[in-house]
Amino acid sequence: MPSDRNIRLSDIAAIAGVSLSTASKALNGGDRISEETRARVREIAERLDFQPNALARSFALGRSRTIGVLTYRAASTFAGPVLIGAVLQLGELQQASLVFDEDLLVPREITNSIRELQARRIDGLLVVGDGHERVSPSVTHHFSVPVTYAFAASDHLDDVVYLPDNEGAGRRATRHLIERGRTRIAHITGTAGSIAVQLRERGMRAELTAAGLQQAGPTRFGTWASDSGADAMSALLDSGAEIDAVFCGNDHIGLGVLGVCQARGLRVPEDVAVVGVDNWEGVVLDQSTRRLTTVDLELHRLGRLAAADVLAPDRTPGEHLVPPTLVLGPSS
Amino acid sequence: MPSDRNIRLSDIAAIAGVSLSTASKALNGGDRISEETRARVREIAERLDFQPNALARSFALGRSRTIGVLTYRAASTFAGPVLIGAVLQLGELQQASLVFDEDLLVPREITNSIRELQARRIDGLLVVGDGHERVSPSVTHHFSVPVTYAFAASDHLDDVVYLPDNEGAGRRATRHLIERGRTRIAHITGTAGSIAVQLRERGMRAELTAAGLQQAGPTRFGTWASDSGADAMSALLDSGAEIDAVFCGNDHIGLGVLGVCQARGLRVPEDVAVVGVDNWEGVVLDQSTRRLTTVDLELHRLGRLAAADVLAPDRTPGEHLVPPTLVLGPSS
DNA sequence: TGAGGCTGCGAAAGCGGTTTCGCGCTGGGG
DNA sequence: CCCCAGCGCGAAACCGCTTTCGCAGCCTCA
Repeated sequence: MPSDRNIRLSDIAAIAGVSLSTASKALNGGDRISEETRARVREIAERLDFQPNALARSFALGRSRTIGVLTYRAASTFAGPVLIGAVLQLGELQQASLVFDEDLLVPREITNSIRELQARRIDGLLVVGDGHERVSPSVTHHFSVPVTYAFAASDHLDDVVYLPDNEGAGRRATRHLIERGRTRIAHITGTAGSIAVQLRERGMRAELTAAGLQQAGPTRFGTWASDSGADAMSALLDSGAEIDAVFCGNDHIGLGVLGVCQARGLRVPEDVAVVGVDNWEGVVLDQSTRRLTTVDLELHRLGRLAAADVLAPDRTPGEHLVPPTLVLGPSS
Repeated sequence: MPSDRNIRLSDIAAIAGVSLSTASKALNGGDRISEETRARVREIAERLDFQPNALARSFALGRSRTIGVLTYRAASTFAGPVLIGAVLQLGELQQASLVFDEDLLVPREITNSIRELQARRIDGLLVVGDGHERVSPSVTHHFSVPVTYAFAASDHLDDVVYLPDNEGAGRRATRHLIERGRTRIAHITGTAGSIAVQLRERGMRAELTAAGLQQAGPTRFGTWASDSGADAMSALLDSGAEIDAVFCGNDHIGLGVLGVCQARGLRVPEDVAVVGVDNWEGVVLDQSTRRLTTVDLELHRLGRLAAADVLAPDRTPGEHLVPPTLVLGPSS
């Protein structure tokens, strides 16, 4: 049962025998008030479980304690975790989220969503992309509040952007394999056009070069499915390439590669070590059944960081890369 | 660039040469106003792109246009989609979401989250569970606004609850196999204690009974991982059971079963048809690489329905089961 | 012709806080 | 002893919209 009627600040003031303004200052830590009075008011507020009406407060202060969230295909596999991380972080910061899912890639006028966000006097805006396409045109200039982009760059260089560190993922995986003593590392990945693929490849090459190694055979592109990974692995082995490790574009490919190894009697990780990307097993399985070492892009964390950034006092323009983490499994 | 200063209703009123109250009535469709005046005011508001200050409006009306969302492990695999569906639906209904992730399973006092939700004068509350545990104790009585439970029952029978129809999922899968002419259908699933498992099993049995069939062999329990499914399938075949179809507790198990079929030279779906649950491939893959027929529990939709329910004028207490959908794949 | 009802509009009181600013009181220094 | 600075407090304005209710004017009908 919620309390009969909500307690107002005026009730507290009356009981404490002070004015409204004094009571307000007492609770909000204003100056020009004695410690005794402050303590007395606070004690009474505490005792009555006083909760100031957030609506009145927002109205008076002109701050809504609401962050607008503009998403693009938020229900998709990768954008989903970013959005979840964001709304959870916003909740922890006592901010409501006003989420609108839109097509962020078309040139647009001021949409109804943007108008609604403005009318609601949001305190900041978080734009969550789909991880692939650049948000264009940037929506920043429609707002006078901080705007942060998560999981997608915008077409405006001064925007604050949070992205997974795909190059770092390539480096991390490769470094791990090198540390495990591997010297003939192959690369099987997804669609060649993907920017993520290109960045991971660059990271892999950088790390190989730093170690004075050559990639084992050319990078094999395909789809992101395990069948594609299996096919590529079979072709790779059939070509007679000598390999002792494979860096895979994602975990599905990795599992496909694992299947081929098993079928051909190659021991994992003794003969061939395998590393994937996405930590897909971590999402769905308990750790005891993990089969793959993988690089986790930390999408939840990405969402949280970007959300916190919107409210941060010191924001720095440009791209912020979220470091991936290596998740060890039995495949390396 | 956001407009210099926001237009107020008083500006509109001044330009239209009417009072504030008249302008308000004109825009909000109040009665006691002539059509000419209404049209004139509206025309001016339109022309100036007037957006009433939502903060002031909320304050005056005492409605926040914010729905509280209490989640439990929102970042988990299954609760995530429910939460995403919910916040997207709320956005479409122009409602902000105030999300707090908490442990909903412990007996609790009024937590800070609940206090904050009350202070914010939320218009309704959505409780998102983890799909397994019953929310206990029910939080309904802490609020004077509508409370809806999604993806978890509460311990209070009058609460409004939205759940996936696990029994329906078992029935749907089984009916599909029967329609495909299968008569010796086995069941391989996850942990025996799970309520979802029990319900799906019940659905399967109901459909078998209705068709005058017997289940092929006893239900085999295990974990939710593909290895477990593969082991169970091997054991099943080794036991000499004659089967022409398998209903699998989830898609991982299904994929494990598929692997065994392939290894043993069983043709799918000619010799053995396989159906899973969760539509895991749909989440992560494009349809061209789908391998499994599956039953989708429609968790996004569950979240959307529950969210819409919070704001619905006519709410009916009790459990609402969200019908699953069959997603056809090459395995049946 | 006068009473009464109906229509269209506006003045004003709210919603519940925050914040400015003025005033009385006290104490210390000249 | 008087003056003034500074401290503590409260009156009142303000945030922008909604809603009640009274009033003026007009129409209708007896």
